[in-house]
Amino acid sequence: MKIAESHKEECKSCIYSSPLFDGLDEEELAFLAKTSSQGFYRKSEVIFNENDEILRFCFLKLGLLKLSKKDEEGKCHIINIAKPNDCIGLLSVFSNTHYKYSLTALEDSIIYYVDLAALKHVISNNGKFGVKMLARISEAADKVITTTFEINNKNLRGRIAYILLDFTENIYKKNSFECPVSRKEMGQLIGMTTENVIRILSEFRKDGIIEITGKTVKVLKADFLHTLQRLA
Amino acid sequence: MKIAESHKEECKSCIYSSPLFDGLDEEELAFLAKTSSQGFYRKSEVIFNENDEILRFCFLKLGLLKLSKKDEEGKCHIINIAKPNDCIGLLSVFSNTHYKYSLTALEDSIIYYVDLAALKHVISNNGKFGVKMLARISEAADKVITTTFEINNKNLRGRIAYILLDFTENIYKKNSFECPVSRKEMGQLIGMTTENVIRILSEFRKDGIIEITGKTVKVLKADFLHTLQRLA
DNA sequence: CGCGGCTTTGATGTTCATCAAGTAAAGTGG
DNA sequence: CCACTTTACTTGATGAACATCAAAGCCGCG
Repeated sequence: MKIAESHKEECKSCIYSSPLFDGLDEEELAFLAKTSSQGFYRKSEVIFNENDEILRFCFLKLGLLKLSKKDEEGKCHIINIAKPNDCIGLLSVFSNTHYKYSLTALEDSIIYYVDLAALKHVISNNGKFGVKMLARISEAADKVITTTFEINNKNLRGRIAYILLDFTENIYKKNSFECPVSRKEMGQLIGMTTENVIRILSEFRKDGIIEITGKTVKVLKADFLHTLQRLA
Repeated sequence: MKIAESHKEECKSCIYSSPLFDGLDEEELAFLAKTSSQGFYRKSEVIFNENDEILRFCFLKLGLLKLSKKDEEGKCHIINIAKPNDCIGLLSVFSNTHYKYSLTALEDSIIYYVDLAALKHVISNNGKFGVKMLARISEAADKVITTTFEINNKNLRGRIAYILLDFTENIYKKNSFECPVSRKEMGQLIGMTTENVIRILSEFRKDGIIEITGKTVKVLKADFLHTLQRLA
């Protein structure tokens, strides 16, 4: 795992350098660092499962994650995708003893763990930092609520357009990317069947809107996707 | 407005008595009380609108509210219903300068306002209180995410069953209640057309599962609704 | 080499939105 | 207070969008 190895040395100082911990003094950082650790996960490895006990607060340094949840019938739904510095790991951390969601790596990823009790202790003694955390958690929640809302109001073509644009514009910031999710996962993410994901991707390919080569997806007509997304 | 009048005198002390402000000392409470105010809203009055500037933090003392949002086509969707002590007003308050949702009274309601800057100031100086606020916001966000998730995974009959059970079991805690939402609003809340809300309510009525008399809804066979809700 | 999961395409069926049309209720202005 | 207008409610008929089912090729993995 190349990525992980190359980061191993600098990792001791990661807590010190992360923007998440801006505003903490030396002593506070050292206190958190004492209880912190890191994990390296390969694509498709599970970081935590729904109903696991919450002992640590985790955040993503490098990679890509999916936050998912099973419905009553056991069918999996992807709630959101998290990229580095998204504070998706914050959801339900402060209000529950057990996770309500599962977290899985979509790409090789590096996760930082901080003991939750230690974090709470630091916040207790540093209210300004608490206000920042409030902003972070608020942002993470808004992101989940907003994307769910937007996806729900679109038809199938609009949903595929939305997710393709999300990958090119927000996640990878280039019009060609290695698709981190299978067709099945894409369906779980935007609430449609695998079959229809495939059908519509093929349609887009035939219409020259995208190009697919193995796992690589290239968006040729972003404007078109924007239009589709809007009126769907 | 009877309810409001009867509460007017005791309201000065409301900040002191609300569980939301547990753990604050006299001085802090007095500081917040200085910038706080209250509002009385009749059914269907707007508390704030999407895109309004966020200047105050608000919470519901008495009544019932709906949190809603317009989609690209201007169609309204209800994100959640808030009852007293739900901290729905917390969403996006700490991460945005403008509201992402609208808040409207479903019943005559009493709202407390606290100046947001003052609240942040108190949190800055009292981290323990900050941790409590983190729990509250986390809970509010989880509630929205969870209910949206659950509603999305049901068919129309299951959705109606879900919302009827939510009213009887969580909101009013009795099997007969004055329905606070119109058929149209019910549709906006659970993502279906007004026509289908009516059709399925009629069906439930004909099947003897519920009884409808004007605005009053009475659940006769809760077990049946539970079953419907599950396998839908 | 063979098994299971992922992918693809086509045919079929169901669920639900839309359209239409009419009644009841509630708010508005003279 | 009554005519008028608008908004809410209700039922039925139609069609479109989407899920489900089926079947076959593909790829990676033990």
